Amino acid sequence: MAFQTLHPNLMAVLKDRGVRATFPRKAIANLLEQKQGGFTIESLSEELPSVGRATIYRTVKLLLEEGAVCKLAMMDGSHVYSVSRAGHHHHHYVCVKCGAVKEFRAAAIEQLLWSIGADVPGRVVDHRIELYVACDFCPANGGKMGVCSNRLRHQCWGLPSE
Amino acid sequence: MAFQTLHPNLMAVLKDRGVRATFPRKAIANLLEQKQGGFTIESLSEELPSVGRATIYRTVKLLLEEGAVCKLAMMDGSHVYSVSRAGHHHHHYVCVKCGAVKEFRAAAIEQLLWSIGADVPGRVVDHRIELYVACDFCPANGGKMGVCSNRLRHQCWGLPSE
DNA sequence: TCCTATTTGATATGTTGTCTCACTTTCAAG
DNA sequence: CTTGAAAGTGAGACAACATATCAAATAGGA
Repeated sequence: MAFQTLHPNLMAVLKDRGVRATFPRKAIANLLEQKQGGFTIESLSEELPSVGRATIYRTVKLLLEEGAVCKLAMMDGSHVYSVSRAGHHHHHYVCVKCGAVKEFRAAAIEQLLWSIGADVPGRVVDHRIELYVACDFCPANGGKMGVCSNRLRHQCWGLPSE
Repeated sequence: MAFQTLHPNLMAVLKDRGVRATFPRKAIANLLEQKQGGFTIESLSEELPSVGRATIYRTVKLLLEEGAVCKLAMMDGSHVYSVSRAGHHHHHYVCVKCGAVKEFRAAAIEQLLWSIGADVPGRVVDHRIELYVACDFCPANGGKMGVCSNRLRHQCWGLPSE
């Protein structure tokens, strides 16, 4: 159900959009292509100190608009980004401890949402599904979900009231 | 599938939590009990100019912690709140034009998420599902989805790329 | 190489939410 | 009803995150 295969060429995505291949953009694209888990603007900025924050925001926004990266809302309202490795519609599960992100797809969910949408008084324009997980060994051993970067915001929640 | 029945007594919720029944809290609780759609901190602040912003944030946070209100992430990253009228687990659909919110529940979705969670390398601690809708007549006539308050952030998105 | 539109980074500004703290209010003991 | 300690409030400082501005630097075609 989960997949993490396709290795995108992010600079190509940017070029296709018609923007110039500048050094900062190449650096960001290269770095993101290596990333296995999620990342934040902050983590990018620390890994690329020579690139200005504004440029990082701008470039990530471009990639977001092109669908090459995804922006996830964490439970505390902060955001984690992830390079989109699936070419098609998908959702994410994200570790609330380390921010590691993986994609999943479940056609059954889409169908269900579609049928729910039919009952809604209006037109469904989008939806969001996120699973928040705690990969138990994450802080101790670097995580079971791919790269568990300590640069990502570390924050643990209590168990759900459910 | 959608429901909007139960009228909560928010002041009782706060009292049960052991906090004092102050004037600002009563004002906020009363106002929220009338609300049919969603609301923002900003809209509350405009409707209760005599109550300080900090108090509004604090009180909404209390109600959030008690599960009496829900906090939804909009597509642009802003937040809309809604009084929880269902006593049990539910999700929301929210109008991206006017911020009106309604609750829905679909046991089938929960079951699906549960089975997906079994495949996830870690423990699922929470999930989020949101449907973004555009109630077509919303800006023109006050909405089909309950109260369409102009005080709420007005922002329209293009159609999804999908 | 040269020229110009694009891009950049520093910084100002905006947005959203929390923190601080002197003052006010609640509420229960007396 | 008074009174006093604890809880709560509001103004504004502060913090985190994100965008806007603009002079200087760069890309890339002529």
